[in-house]
Amino acid sequence: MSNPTLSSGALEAIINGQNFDKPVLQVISSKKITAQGSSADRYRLLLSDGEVSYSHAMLATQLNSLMDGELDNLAVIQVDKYLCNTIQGDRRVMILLDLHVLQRGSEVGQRIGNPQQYKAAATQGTTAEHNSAQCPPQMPKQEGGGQSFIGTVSDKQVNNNIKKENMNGNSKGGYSLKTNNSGGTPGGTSRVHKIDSLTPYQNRWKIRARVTQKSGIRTWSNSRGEGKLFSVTLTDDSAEIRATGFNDAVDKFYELLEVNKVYYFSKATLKTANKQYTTVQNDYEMTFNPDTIIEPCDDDSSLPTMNFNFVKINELESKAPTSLIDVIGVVKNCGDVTTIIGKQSQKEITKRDLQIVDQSGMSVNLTLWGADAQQFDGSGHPVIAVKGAKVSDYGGRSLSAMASSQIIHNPDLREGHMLKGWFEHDGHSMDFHGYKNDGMGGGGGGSTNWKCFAEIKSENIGADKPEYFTTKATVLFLRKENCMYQACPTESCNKKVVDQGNGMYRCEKCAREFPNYKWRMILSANLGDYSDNQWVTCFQESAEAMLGIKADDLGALKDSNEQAFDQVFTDACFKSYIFKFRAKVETYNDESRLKTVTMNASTIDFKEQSQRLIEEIKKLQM
DNA sequence: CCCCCCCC
Repeated sequence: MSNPTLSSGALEAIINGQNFDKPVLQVISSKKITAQGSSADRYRLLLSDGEVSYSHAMLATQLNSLMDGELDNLAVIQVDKYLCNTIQGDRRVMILLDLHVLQRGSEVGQRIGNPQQYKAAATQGTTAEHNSAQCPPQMPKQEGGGQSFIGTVSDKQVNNNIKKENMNGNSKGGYSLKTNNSGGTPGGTSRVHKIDSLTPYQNRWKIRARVTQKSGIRTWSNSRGEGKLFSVTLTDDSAEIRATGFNDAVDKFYELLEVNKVYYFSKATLKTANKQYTTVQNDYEMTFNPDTIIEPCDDDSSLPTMNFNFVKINELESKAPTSLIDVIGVVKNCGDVTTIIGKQSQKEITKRDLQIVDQSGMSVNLTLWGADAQQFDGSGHPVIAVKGAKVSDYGGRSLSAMASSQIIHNPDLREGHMLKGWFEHDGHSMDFHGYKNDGMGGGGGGSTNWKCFAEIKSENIGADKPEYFTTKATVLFLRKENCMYQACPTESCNKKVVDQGNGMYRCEKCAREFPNYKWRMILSANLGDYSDNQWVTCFQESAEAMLGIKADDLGALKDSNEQAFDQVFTDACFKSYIFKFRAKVETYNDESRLKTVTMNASTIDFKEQSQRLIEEIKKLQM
């Protein structure tokens, strides 16, 4: 009986990224790979097309049963579906997704032809280099700039790329690949949807997207359970979306998904995104579920890379504390790595403070933590871009890089090149205004948003985003009814407790009963400045400052000495403070009103205020 | 289903 004819030339074509429909190949040998931390075995095959042999071929796990006997050494197979994935920059791995055996090795009995080992050098100059970990991310092309700054992916990103081991023996986790379409083209030919078309109300879709951000694996444990998760940001030319994998999905997809690589995604769950936790611009986010299919795809350089929405340093004042933002700046000062002791954990924490500046003429402190702090190289005033930095009101405004933040050193972005050029020409010799007390000598103040009550009422302020403003105002009236409540004694929990009537107090949030509680305040106050009056809400710290008494002490008076309790409120009236407010239009039952919350009430430094007023008067004279 | 990044 004659042997089947092999598809000579097929392997070279496939390795070079070309499509070869249903190649007929011979399996010269196979090797079982010990998969650490993975339930599934993986098989690596030495394939031949009669001309060349190629050892970087893997059998998709769902075909493992073929190895029970049908797919023996020297078998001739027809590969009905495959794809070719690039690892380590230039190495191409062929993954056999679907195949059938044309003739068993025991019948073939010999090598067909005289295949020579495929020379890896022949892959140079192909599309393979798109995915190199050494390459900068494919940022939008620089326009018209003559200077060439090499963009460098942050260490975090590089680590994500090089975590993928080469395939010499113990590829961990492996690719979890499934076939879901009938096309013979790698990745399928069925219609690809755009990310901006995805909604939770749609069940059949498939996107092609670049992984532009990837978190580490994190574990959690709370009253609702425990587990592990990771998240990625997926980007195509229409939009970006965040996707999260929990527990099994971590095992299945974490290793597969590499930063800057392109994949097909389908059959994941879509839900409404909580924008509080991300700067990814999408109303929805994706959760990987047991049906989710992720297939590597040849890079498509038309897909954009990371999407930033940079906030200028002088605009940070308008951003709410704890919100996440994207920022880019020149590292003017790079602090040393220091350690502190965490309040809760009592563990040593590594940090590094950077002072970053931009063309706005302002500087802000940016704190890096842990490995980000240790690895950061601040020499030569690099540009740093951070996607998803947390805004803090410490020192006026400051920034903190989160574990989920993506930190990019000298990003190959237009904004980055412009900043670098600006700093070398002008910025290096400029004096920068810091947010107050930014601790790095940036100069003082100048960034306070002074506004009076009449202005915030008239200017349509807080309609779409909160307005932070400062005014000098006087306490006109305090509503003492229901101004305080019994709260959960847990340090980080301020939830109201329910008196069980037996000496115990139950916190629903913590799902626990406590023998004690702490007093928390929500004080409604009517304040007046020179222009108008305004009802505002004062929480714990500002209420304590205005009343001149700690909430727990006031709570004790409430139960023991009503007259003294009332006197606290009487005494607190007609005192003036410098108030910081957050004002936002909120709508209840079709009725909109400007909700104003006191962020801070501080005693007046009359010398400072007088100087400020003198400056204001001078401005009027000009 | 997470949503935590600490300190001054």
